[in-house]
Amino acid sequence: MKRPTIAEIAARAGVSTGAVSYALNGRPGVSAETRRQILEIADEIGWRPSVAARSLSGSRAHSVGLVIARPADTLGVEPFFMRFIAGLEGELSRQSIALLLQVVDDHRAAIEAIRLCWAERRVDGLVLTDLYSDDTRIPLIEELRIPAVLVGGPRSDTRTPAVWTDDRAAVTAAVDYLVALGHRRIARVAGLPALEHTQVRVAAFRDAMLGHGLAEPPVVETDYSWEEGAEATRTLLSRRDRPTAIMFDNDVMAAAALNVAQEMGVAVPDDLSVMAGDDSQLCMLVRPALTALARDIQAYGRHTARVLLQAMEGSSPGSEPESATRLVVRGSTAPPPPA
Amino acid sequence: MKRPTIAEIAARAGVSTGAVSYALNGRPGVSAETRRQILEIADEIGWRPSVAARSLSGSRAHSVGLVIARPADTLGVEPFFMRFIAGLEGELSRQSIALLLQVVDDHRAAIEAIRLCWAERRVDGLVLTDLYSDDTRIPLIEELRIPAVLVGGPRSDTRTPAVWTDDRAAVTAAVDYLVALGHRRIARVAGLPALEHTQVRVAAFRDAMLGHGLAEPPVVETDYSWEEGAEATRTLLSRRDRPTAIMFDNDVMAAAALNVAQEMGVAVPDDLSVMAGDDSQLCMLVRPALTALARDIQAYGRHTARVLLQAMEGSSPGSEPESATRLVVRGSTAPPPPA
DNA sequence: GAGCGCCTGTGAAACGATTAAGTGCAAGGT
DNA sequence: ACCTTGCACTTAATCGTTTCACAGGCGCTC
Repeated sequence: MKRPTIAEIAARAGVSTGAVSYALNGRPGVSAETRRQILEIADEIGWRPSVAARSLSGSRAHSVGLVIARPADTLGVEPFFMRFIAGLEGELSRQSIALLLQVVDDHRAAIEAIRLCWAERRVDGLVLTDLYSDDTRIPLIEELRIPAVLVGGPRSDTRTPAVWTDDRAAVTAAVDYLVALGHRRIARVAGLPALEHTQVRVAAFRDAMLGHGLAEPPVVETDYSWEEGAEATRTLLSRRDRPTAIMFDNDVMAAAALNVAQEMGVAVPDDLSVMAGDDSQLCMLVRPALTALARDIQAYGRHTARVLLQAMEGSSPGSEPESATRLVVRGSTAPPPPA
Repeated sequence: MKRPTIAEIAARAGVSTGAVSYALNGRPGVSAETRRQILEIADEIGWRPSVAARSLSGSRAHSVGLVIARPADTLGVEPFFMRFIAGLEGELSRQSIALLLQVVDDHRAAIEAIRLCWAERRVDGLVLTDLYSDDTRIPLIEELRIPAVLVGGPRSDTRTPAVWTDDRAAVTAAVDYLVALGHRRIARVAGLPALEHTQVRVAAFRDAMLGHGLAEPPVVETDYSWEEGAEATRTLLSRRDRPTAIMFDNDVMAAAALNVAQEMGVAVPDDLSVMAGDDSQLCMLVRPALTALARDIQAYGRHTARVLLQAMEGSSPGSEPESATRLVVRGSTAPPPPA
């Protein structure tokens, strides 16, 4: 019942533990015949290296950390994380690297969690998500020289590698589509203004609108919640120059908007087009089904893992954007009503 | 820039590493004055124990594993896991225990993942979810003597501790409510039949219906997906003795049912009452909002962590149910139409 | 056949913490 | 004066693996 060690293999094979180590790690220093025999014994007694011993010796923890800083009740809503984690983990497990997950309440706790798991040498690298425009985690990981990947970059203020989706292109394409349908008054309900990607998207939205020769469009900032999404929609639909289309920064707020429109007697999509900034089953379950910006989140996670692994090996991988976001058109968008 | 070790503390304090270890772990063997000084130095240079060294010496990994076996695309849908994990992790981190997350495709891969992370001594215990009625993971963890907690138990076939919500009571209460409203023909759209809790809920449903002197009710089994939920609803609404109420095993299928009802010209809640088996924001975002069985999933996760920690300490904690599920009544349920 | 290099393998020191066993010293009892 | 007891610490083994330095032995060359 006791765990087998290389010492046991060595004893059985009649060689030293050093030889066993070389054989098991595929390094030179043992003959083919001895190697074969050692591998056979290892397999027979079901030997697996102890990560603890290996970490201690090789000073690598064989795991990476993901610290999620969000109030727990908003976490369940986001289909993003579970899919992202699935992709991440799938890629990591092929290298026998474990994923250490931490869920904390706020930014300060996240900083603490990073400090701690690094000091304890629990992780070899970190995945950083939900980047703020002036994010104190970045100087921290640079100071401690923690290999990391920024999800949502790229940023000019660091050499840490990043992965990101091309939000600018996605938002621009979405605006182009709505304008092509005939919309002229388009509003945006954005997410947390402190997040880097919110700013990118808002800027892209403004630029696209102005690029079409349209006026400075209304933008409302929210915390991504259902409640604030509904509130923002009410505000926008109460304006004298009521928009004929609204783009939301996620799917939950877009779904909330459908209810507000109904409550205010605004028909979707006849009087108002609604576009969701994330795609999930929710978009298909509400009526009308929501037109949305969809991306392959699992692939995004896999890509993130690959970049992090490279960073951990010391190379500084180039930061390239993930494959483009697609516009999935469903029932919530249509040409605007005739003026 | 190098990581501080107890040897460094020992050198600075002018004592041996053994003394430092005693001082830092609050054990007797050092004077109050020396202890104070050692703690001060440790704090000053930012010392943290290396988990690797500690694990190797103490033969404890200081982390627990959660292996989720689900096709990745269905994962994002479930708000359950992220909330559960948030609760779990919150409780574990208080004891400086990390959560190792693994996402695999199927049961076989889960077995492999468990074997591996245990053989590598990566974890001290495991959380097992999505229990099947004849689950091969249970004999496995018993054979390997892995401390574990079963989420969804209790079971007669093992002494492994379990946490669970009282599904029987919840389903019974829900049926009682619908019957009190006047419903006589109630159907159930269940989840994966192989899962233990599906069977418990279906049995409770049958018993409750028969207990009210009603006929054997229709039950349709599904895979929890939106598509199969819609399909099941279509089948049920096409029966000659069309039910006046349907209980779904999750929220996604209930939401899908709203669309099917609309498509078939069945009014909710006037002609049909719909009840969701899980509560999430989805229930509030669809129209009519869904009446649902709600539970505090984060608390469930916290409780799970506490039971697992006890099991890891060698005590065999009693298996008690989590606090009761609440029936949250919204707009999708009403008295049945007059016969 | 001496010297050289290569191949296969050994021995032992690391890695950083925990911990059982041992040591020295002072106080206290007889 | 001698023994006991307890405290405050040290010493060294231990956990399992990696890896460096080194040792034989063998074949090859000059």
